[in-house]
Amino acid sequence: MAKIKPEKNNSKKEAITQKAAALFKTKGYSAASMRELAETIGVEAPSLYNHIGSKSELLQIICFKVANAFTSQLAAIEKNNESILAKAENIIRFHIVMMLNDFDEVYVANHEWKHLEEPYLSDFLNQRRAYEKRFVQLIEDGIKAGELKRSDPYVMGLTILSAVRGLEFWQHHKKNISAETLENDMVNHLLNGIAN
Amino acid sequence: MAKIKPEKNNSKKEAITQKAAALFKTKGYSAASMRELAETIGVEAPSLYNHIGSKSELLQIICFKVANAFTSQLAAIEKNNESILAKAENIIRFHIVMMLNDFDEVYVANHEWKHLEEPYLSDFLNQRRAYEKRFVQLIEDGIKAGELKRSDPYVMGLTILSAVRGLEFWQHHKKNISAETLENDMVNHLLNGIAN
DNA sequence: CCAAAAAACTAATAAGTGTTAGTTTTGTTT
DNA sequence: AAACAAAACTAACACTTATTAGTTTTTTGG
Repeated sequence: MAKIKPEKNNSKKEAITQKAAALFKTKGYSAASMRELAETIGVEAPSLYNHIGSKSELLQIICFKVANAFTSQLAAIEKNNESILAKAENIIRFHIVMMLNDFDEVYVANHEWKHLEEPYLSDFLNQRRAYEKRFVQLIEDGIKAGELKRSDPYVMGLTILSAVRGLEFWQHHKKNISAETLENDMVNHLLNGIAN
Repeated sequence: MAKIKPEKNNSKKEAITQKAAALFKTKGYSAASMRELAETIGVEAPSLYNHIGSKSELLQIICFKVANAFTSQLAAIEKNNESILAKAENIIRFHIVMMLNDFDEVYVANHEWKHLEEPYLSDFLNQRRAYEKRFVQLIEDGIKAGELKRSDPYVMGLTILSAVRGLEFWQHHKKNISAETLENDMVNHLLNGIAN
């Protein structure tokens, strides 16, 4: 019978997780059924349980894969010996790249995390809050160093994070605008504004 | 027995819709059950159907109430005889005000629209696309008029819309930062940047 | 205060949910 | 080719879902 193809992945679990991310993205976690997920893979629903523990485990894997990617990248950037402005730019660019390359997973982590079960839900939110805090701290340092304008650092930080998060709307318009233009123009907008 | 209170609203249907918005926001549309909604109102689930047509009708009402509010406000601003920079600022401020005043409904319209049934789904998306287009057009005009920097107008427009959309993250931090500070700092950031 | 309308209730239905048990098929190793 | 492990299958269970039908209670208006 039909067999789950590992494609470019090494394990079948990863293949399932990837399909799950795509399905959770389009239908939402709650509205996505295991039978539907199985069908996209070419298998009956119970067969999935030879490879995964539960539906919610799939969500956990997706959410924490994304969260860990952002957290570890932030740590790497923090260690660099660059100006704070350069660090902020690097972070923004990383968000953009992640959104373009791992869209399904990032989208699910951003939209469906609320369906995580405890204690994963709390862990996820703590990790995200910590990320925001470190990013805001970076901006605060930038203000003290005179690299950034004097304004509420929280507003600045969250505005930037919100803006890059909104890149999910771009999936449709991808063709019209190159990733490079998008990246450069957005970074420039968020750092230098648009008013003449 | 318990009675559905119209509270400040005139009709009971509006009271139900408002509670539904709050529930859909916290649990998500699919995961929110009619029994749960009924409980928050103090009534049995089937009783709701004396006032509403279906669960999905509630979602329609919420989504289009929000969409129409934004669309009509945009039309009003377009008619004004102001500079384009002032118009853009007004639009940003309106988004911020809507987010602070009608948080539940705006949140649901932004997050749960995908569960709309046809033809409402298509209608909603068309309306939103039209809104974006008109906003981007405004920015394009601003560039031609020399009021705004020369950059991709689509990137500028969507960056702004994404940033204000992200105000939903602020619900938690409301206490620490006044709405006025938030509004002014965000407008300033999006128009003038943050780099020194 | 009684009749009509509005809105609550209980009971039930048909469909769909994630998941388990038990069995058969497939793939691999000796 | 025989044996063993991996992974598919079918059947089923225990719940939950939105919604309808039919009935009783509550509210309204003359």
